[in-house]
Amino acid sequence: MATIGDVARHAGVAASTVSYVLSGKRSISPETRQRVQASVDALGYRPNASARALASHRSNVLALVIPLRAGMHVPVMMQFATAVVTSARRYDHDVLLLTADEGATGLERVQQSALVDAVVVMDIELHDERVPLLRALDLPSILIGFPLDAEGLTCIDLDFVRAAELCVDHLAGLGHQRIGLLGTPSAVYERQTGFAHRTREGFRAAVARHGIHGLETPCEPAHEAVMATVEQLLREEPELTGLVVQNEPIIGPLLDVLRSLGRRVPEDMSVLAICADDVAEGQRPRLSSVAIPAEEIGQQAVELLISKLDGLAPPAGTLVPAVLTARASSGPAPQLDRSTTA
Amino acid sequence: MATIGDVARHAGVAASTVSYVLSGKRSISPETRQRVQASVDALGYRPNASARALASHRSNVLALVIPLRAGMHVPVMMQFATAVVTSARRYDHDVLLLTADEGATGLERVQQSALVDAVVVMDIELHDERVPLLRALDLPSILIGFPLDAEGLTCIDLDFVRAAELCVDHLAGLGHQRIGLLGTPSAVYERQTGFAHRTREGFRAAVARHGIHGLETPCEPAHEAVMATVEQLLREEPELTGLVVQNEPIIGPLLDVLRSLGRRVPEDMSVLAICADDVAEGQRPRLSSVAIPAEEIGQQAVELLISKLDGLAPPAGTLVPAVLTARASSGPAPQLDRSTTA
DNA sequence: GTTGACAGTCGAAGCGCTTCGACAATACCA
DNA sequence: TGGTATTGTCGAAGCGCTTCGACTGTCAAC
Repeated sequence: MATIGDVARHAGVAASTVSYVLSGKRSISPETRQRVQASVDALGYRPNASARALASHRSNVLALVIPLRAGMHVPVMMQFATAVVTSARRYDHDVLLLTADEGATGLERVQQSALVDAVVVMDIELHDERVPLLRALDLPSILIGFPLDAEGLTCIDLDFVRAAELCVDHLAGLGHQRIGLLGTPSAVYERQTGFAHRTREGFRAAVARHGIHGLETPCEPAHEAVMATVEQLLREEPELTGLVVQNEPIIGPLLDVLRSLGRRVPEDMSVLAICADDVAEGQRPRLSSVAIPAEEIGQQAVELLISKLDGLAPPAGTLVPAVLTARASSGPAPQLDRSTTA
Repeated sequence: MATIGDVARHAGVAASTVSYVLSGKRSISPETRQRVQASVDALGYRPNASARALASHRSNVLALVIPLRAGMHVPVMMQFATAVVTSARRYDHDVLLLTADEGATGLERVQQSALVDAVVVMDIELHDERVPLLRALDLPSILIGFPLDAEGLTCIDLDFVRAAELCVDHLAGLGHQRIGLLGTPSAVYERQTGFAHRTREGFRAAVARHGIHGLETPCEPAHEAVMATVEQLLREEPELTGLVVQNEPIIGPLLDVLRSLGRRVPEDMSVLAICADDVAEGQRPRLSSVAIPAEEIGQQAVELLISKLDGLAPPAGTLVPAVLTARASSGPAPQLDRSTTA
């Protein structure tokens, strides 16, 4: 493997000159630059990452902490992860994978051994144990998700409060009076995961504002659980005509269940999902939805982190605006028999 | 951040002695060892990863190439990835995430920059473009999956041929005469992904051996596609009584479709799945299945890799034995009306 | 009582890079 | 025309660690 010294010799310059050609940190004459570049190409030179990191105090590696916790929907996480890796590469960084079960320890470890320059943390809880550590740790970080107290931290996430509000507004606008929020598995609420809580908040606030009736329930990702939950919802509120779903894996089962209960979508029941666009598009009928722009969020997360590494002070909190796309699964509230005969 | 020099000074020894205490590569007197250890603890010393890597030519980082290709089932991949990360940590290694779309380039890059010591590659095709590179690249590697020509490479995977055979044997043993293989999305076959091909091979061989009738079809992961595919299968072979499924995301929809077609499982139709055990357990009825032991495979992959790094020559190919667990979804072949009235 | 062998420790070299200060050589201004 | 910037390059130091050879004692063996 060629070293910077080999390149220097080949080009007839000093090693430092090669370094400056590569980094662009000092001006180099065009002739020299070209000669060096030619030598780099000829020798297939690639700087040694460790040596570079040792000398420059920069490893050009980001850590990504991914959650492996009960109730989280894996494909969405992977979308985040992929976006992070892809974006990192654009800024010439690599990504080290940390599982959440190494927890706070893992963060300390990679920081103290200078393995990584910065860290992206996913799946933030309202009272996340990693938050105080992150504040203390002198390791640039970005959280995908907001803890309750985000003081001193940089966070980004979809505006889930607004997402829920948009759904409720949409349904209320269509005349629905009784709607339900079919949420994540209860484990996710119990952990006080930020996005689930905020969605619920937004739902409650919007329902109250519209003066309509809103039910909420968690839901486990199994066909039977969906059936049971929907039946329970309809028992509590037989005149339910709208459903907001924040739970990707149950979307398919939910539509089946409604079908088997003889409730047509959207004629008898409007369904709105908070999920990735392709998932919404893939259902029959195509679901009206608020998209979870995983790619955009992952990308922005990396950009924020890179700007931090460049010594800038990016905004502490970034809420990606929620956007509702009306498709085929939501329509005007049905005229209930009761209301016409009453 | 404390350096090895700080520790040495604190303990009153040479830096090299500290190094030897930490690595155990030379014998150290118990007193010295303890004194050094105490200093390490007192100062909270953690070796600098770059310096260590530079001096020792070992980064203690493995690369994991994960596929993000059409038709792959994400949760299973994540299980592999998690197992790899967790196992790697047990051997004091970290894991760098490479997306498959950086392809061969990415492998070359991390090797030439000495970022990683070895690499785990997932989602291997029969004629994988990375295989020749891997052979040439002087970078210890392990493939999860077998290319057609595995010469010179170390591979591990579930024995999918045997998995399919077990399924067919099981159904044939129950008297089924006409069975189908509901496979992965066609993109996976078109790429000639190893596991899908080998399952098909095993299915064909076993069906021939038993002298029974076997149909095969790919299937896309959408409710309608499942419906269409099953209908097509039943049109071609109305007396189909057994189904082998290798396609996790369609399992739920498949059971729905069979229900809606009035085919009871297992009375009218036996269903066998090749999928993770928890998925099989989570269905109603609980599915008879051949498990995909992602955790075990990921772990073994790391162990093989570590042994390679230790200069050993592990077996070139490891086939993890397939195990069939009979649950509630498979039963004796129904006596068809035709056969009783004929 | 000498000789080896071995355990335990040290110092120095070196891994491959970045970066700082120095130094020509050239350009620019009055 | 001299003095001051500016540009382009070099050499050396140093990042924090591992590892090699060398050195000093001890102890067993003869």
